Amino acid sequence: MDGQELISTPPPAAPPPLTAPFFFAPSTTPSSSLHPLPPLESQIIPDIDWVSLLYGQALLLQGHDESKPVTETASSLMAENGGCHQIENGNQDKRKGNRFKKTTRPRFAFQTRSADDILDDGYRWRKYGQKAVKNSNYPRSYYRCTHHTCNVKKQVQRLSKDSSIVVTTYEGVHNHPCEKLMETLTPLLKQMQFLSRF
DNA sequence: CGGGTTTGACCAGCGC
DNA sequence: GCGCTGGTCAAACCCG
Repeated sequence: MDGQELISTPPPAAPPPLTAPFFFAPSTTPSSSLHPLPPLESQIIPDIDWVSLLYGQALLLQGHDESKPVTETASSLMAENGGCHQIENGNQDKRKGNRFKKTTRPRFAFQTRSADDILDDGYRWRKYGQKAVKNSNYPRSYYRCTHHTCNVKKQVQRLSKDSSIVVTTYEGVHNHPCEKLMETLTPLLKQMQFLSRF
């Protein structure tokens, strides 16, 4: 996410927020500021759900209103920039037959201020379409996650009101880890945990 | 050559 | 029923 400023609503296609997202291993001695941590290797929990974790963090950092569904933000964002019906229900991508069949897939939208249309969220995306949308000077781009078993999609569009703002709408939840995120975070976490011992 | 992008065509939903 | 619109497909193309 280089040079991209998150200016509203939660980040991508992620599961519901955790109640207590936490970057560090909790102390076994609460009264002490120095955490007696086990060896580093055992602290890097291999099967941790980083996406959920980060998602929860983001919600906390942004003071997300728990009473409002994130999809509410998504619909308002899309509505003000060309419209997007059926924000709660995703579309089934079948060319014929049950295309547009209503299914319940979570959708999240957020804005970033960036010169780049593509928000580097750590996942790999393949563009499968681009359309000019009504009431917008900028086209909407359609992307699909390239992971075989993952059918998460996202739409990217610039705000016609403010061309520096990119609205990204995620549809669905990734069913695989974010490799790039893990690559980036693992050394960072090791370093942080190392420093927290002093 | 494989993977990603572009782009015109197609199709379904919706409003009138 | 018809036209408009958004979402997707898929062939052609591009690039490393």
